[in-house]
Amino acid sequence: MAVLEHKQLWETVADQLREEILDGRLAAGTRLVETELAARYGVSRGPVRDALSELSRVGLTVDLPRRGTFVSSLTEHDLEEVYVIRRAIEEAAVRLAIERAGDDEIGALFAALQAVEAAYAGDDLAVAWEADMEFHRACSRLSGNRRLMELFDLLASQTVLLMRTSLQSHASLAWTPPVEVHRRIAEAIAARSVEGAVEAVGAHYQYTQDRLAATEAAASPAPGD
Amino acid sequence: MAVLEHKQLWETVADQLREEILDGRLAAGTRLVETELAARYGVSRGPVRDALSELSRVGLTVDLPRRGTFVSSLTEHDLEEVYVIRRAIEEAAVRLAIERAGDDEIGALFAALQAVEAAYAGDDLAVAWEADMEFHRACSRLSGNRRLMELFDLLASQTVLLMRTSLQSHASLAWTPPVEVHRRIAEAIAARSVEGAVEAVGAHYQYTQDRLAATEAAASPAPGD
DNA sequence: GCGAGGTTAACTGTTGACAATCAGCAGTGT
DNA sequence: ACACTGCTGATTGTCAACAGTTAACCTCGC
Repeated sequence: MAVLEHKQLWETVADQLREEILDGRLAAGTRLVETELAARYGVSRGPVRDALSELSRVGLTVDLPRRGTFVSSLTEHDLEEVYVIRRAIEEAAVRLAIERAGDDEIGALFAALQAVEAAYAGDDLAVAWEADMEFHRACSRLSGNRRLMELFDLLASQTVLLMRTSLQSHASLAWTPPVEVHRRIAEAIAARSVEGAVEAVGAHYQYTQDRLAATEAAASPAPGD
Repeated sequence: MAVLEHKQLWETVADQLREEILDGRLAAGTRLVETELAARYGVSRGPVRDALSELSRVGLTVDLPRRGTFVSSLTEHDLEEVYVIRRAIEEAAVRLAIERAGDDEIGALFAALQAVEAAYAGDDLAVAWEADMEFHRACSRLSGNRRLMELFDLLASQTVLLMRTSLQSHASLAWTPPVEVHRRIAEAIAARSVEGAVEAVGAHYQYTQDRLAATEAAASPAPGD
């Protein structure tokens, strides 16, 4: 059982803020004033500063020295940057997974896969994306590389932020749920096929990127409303 | 011309500490006490905490909550983790470089390459590694992906730390300077050969990893002195 | 002599106050 | 009317002090 460890104040504050940002309650571009937050959460400015620093580290906020910190407003260009890196490290992750993960660990991956398929069958996109992320997180976990996992989490949080905001701006993106691409990844890993797995990851990102580019393109010529 | 911007105190402190850590003046495992550092640098504990937080972010120190922060003592296993990620993102970097970098930018890469070759011809390994890093930094810069560059810098600092400490423990690693592997990378990019460049990067990391594994193996059976 | 429990010193987490800086606005001159 | 200068309120960067926790030491009982 996990040793109960005192959460530091800034962690609680960071958790709260992260949730509000990803929920969309704190819109992109919103200025986060330290004294306000301190008052709201009933702590002093110190822990708030630490929390904001953490959020900036993972890319959910940006910190302009002596001017304040603001909720990140990520663009299509940012998404492109994130996806290039995610693809690179996830290909590396599946390579490692195949050579070192046990069958039991791979079983966990399939559990995550089923959750994804179930979630996309439902109608709550936010939930589906959460499951989607969890699948990829499981992939990176199979690598056994802690730095890789932490890096993926960092990039994942930015991805989620961008998804949520794009969900808000143009409410429905017409698409076929990306379940097939995920299944291909899991099965290639289970089959211990390095080539197949790397290609499957590539296909996944190609698919996702194309899809997002299409929705962006469909939305951006008509930015009104 | 660059707008002159006030460096914050914690940046100065972080710079100083980073230098001392990489110089080896602060050995791995050393405890960094906030009050001591505050007194030494003539600032309060606030900026010192921020500086330590930054160093932990890039992996030069580790932060144990309520116990203090210590200079990282990186192991062979850490190196393995770092190199897996570096290889993955550097392969992605050269792919991007080939498709978007102009000939002038690639010229800068060759300038860095010449610096590497000159440095390895000299006898100061620390200087040579610095040039080596700068070459890879130039590579990542060619990608035009800011996140990728920052990520590389983060991993680079850990690499340098490990190199320096390994230099201290077993003073000389017998090797042939890795100039050829770097040249292959630069030339493949200049020739706009994606396949060649990716393979060259792979060869570089294979070479470096083998070399380090060999020196570690040679040192670890006889850990005394 | 050796281990368990209590005690103390040192250090980190947190707080509230002070000083420096920035963005916006009014006022002035052209 | 417009641009520029000097204020003003708000906000961040920094500081010094308090409180809680950790780790080491020291004593006591076996």
